[in-house]
Amino acid sequence: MNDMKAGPEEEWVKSGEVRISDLAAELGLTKGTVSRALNGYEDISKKTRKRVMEAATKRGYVPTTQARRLAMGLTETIGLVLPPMPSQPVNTFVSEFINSVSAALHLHGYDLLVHSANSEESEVEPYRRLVQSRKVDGFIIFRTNEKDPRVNYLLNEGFPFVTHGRTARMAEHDWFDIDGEKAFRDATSHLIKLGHQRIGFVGGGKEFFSAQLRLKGFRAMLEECCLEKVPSLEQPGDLTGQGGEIAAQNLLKQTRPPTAILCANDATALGVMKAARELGFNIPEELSVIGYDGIALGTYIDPPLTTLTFSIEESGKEMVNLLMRRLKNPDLPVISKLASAILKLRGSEGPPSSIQNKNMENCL
Amino acid sequence: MNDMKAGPEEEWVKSGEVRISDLAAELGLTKGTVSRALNGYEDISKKTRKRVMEAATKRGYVPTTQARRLAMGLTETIGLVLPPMPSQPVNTFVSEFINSVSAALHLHGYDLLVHSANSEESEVEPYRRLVQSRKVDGFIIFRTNEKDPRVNYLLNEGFPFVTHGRTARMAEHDWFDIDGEKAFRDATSHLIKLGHQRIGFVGGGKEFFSAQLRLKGFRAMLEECCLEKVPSLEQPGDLTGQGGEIAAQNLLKQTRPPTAILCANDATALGVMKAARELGFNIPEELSVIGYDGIALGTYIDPPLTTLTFSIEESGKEMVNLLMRRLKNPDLPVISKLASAILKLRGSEGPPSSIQNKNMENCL
DNA sequence: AACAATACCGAAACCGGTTTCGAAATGTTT
DNA sequence: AAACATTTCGAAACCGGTTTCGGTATTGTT
Repeated sequence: MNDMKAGPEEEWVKSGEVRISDLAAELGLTKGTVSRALNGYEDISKKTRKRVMEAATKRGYVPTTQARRLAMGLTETIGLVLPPMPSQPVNTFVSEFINSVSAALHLHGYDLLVHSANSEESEVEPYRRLVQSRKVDGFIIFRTNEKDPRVNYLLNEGFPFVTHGRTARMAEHDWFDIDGEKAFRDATSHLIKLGHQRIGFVGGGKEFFSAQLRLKGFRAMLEECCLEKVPSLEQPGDLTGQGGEIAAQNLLKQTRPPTAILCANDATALGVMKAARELGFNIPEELSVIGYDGIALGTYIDPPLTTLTFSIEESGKEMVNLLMRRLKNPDLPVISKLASAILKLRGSEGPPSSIQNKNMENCL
Repeated sequence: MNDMKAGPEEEWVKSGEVRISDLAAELGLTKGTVSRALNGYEDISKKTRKRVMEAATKRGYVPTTQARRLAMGLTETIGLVLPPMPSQPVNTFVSEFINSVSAALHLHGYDLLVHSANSEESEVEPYRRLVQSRKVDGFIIFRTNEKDPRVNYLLNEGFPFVTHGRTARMAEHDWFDIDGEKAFRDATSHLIKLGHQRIGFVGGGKEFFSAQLRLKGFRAMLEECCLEKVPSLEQPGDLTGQGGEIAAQNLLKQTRPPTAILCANDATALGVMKAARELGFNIPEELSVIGYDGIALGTYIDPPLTTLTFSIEESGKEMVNLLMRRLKNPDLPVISKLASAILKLRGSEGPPSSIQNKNMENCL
């Protein structure tokens, strides 16, 4: 029945029943002394310390977290508020991110409190509640907007946080981000080298700063390669599959459709591919598609989706590092970390069917 | 700069700075009285209660959660331990599930503590830590195994929890589950009605109870329709895309390959579809594929994946209800809730190319 | 007007720890 | 051996709330 490994010398005791006062009484000490002995204070003799620690492990004493945290005036908890789930959550980013953040926090003795955002109330409301009730010491924020009310609120409040993604006020807070500009320069360059000259772009909403940066990288590389910027080839999107479908229709129904489409994320790319199929475009022969995110799912579609990918685990770890630094010393100057994405070729891109590189020579 | 909506009559005060003792002093009361006034005790006059509540809102008093919880002897927190992430997380279930659980818990004033499992240590270790340090009042467990060490530990400990999925000891604990058996009976029936007679099945590991139940439903419907059970058409899997690929190869390279394959989940189905494409099988003309999970991604592949789907939001809500009931009264008899999945036809299944229903008439 | 009953609030213990301060015990120096 | 240092621990305050208990002040009854 009891398949627990109980200690060899002791009968099984239900855990969590022994308090520090019990230990103290048993040892003939005060709880203050026991506490200091367990926490490595220097004013405890080696003999008593040993006695205390042995008794603690023998009795299976584990301090009650709530009490310790109240006494120490900190929560050792970090908050993460899930943005309202889009109706089509195609992305596994969230769960992987939570996983990595949680693991990294654990190394520092911190817990992760995950809160869901009620779409009916203001975006900052959950943050306000968590701050006011003092449930967390800091926040991990992701999917930032350029003008981000959450960032505004927390900055105003002087409350510690780190963002995944830059904001308009990035000079005032710690952040971690992927260099999406460089990533899209790389991807664009890759397509151009394959011979593409009419390259479409499906972005995210204007509010998503990171999506804007990806567009910037796309434009920069076009210019660098002397390709003209065609406004109609830049379509807005919303980072969802549906948005990708609509944008792709707008692109592919043009008289001179692009031979390649760069997408602000993989969900968008999947929508683009779907619309392309329905319009009779073969991928990659007649249309190259590249996404961004590196979702594992891209491997299982036909053709597998070429994408820009980065390590979510590293993201989580770095963000936690930034946040821990901030908590230890709130007055340190803000710092940031930029990681790079890599282009993962999987098959949804290739040379255009009819290579017309008349313009190429003009430039070099 | 300050774009917060401050109260109309008061200047902005940094939140979380006023304690109950401050309020008490300001009102000329003791903190005990203030506490009782705010918590609706009957032995407080309407006048003072009103006075207290007005002062509280005016000063923006919010009780410090840690202190309240310590005094009341509960954590108002539920733990959710993420199983070690498979290398290919194709599923958005986790993030949606976390979202719905968190939202449901919030309605009861509970928080969600998400912990990640370190794959190097025992599966129960995170649970043990959370129990011993008294960080949570109960657990939400998902992806159960038939013999589940987490369940064994918590049952032995007498610690409250609810599982998503049944276990060998399901009579001893509250659980919520999807009726996978019925779901797969439905799906199998659907395929048979379309004319399929050789139907393959790719399962999950033997340790996943739910996957076993799906197999059971598949077999039951075969028998009900007088179709012979062909052992070679039942392939083991591991609920990943890769497992699906391997299983599909085993199925499709047989001399008489199945005309339809039922998969224990969508990830598996994606792997099956990939392998089928590579082996030259057209879907759905030459091979029907049905998955289970209803991931949004299934919409964006070609053809869209027919799947069995259920409401993750409802799952989370129901599980939280079960858990709250248990916390309020630990001695209540165990209860369970079985929800049903529905077959979502999207296009990856159809009648077999060569219908040979000679056996059908024998049975009816 | 005297008494009992009730309404209302203060005092204090408590939750389970941490941390400061000072005193006792021990050790060292002259 | 006296004076001074140092080691080691107890006592008590504290973190910020909740809850029990008992004592006035007030009201209701005769």
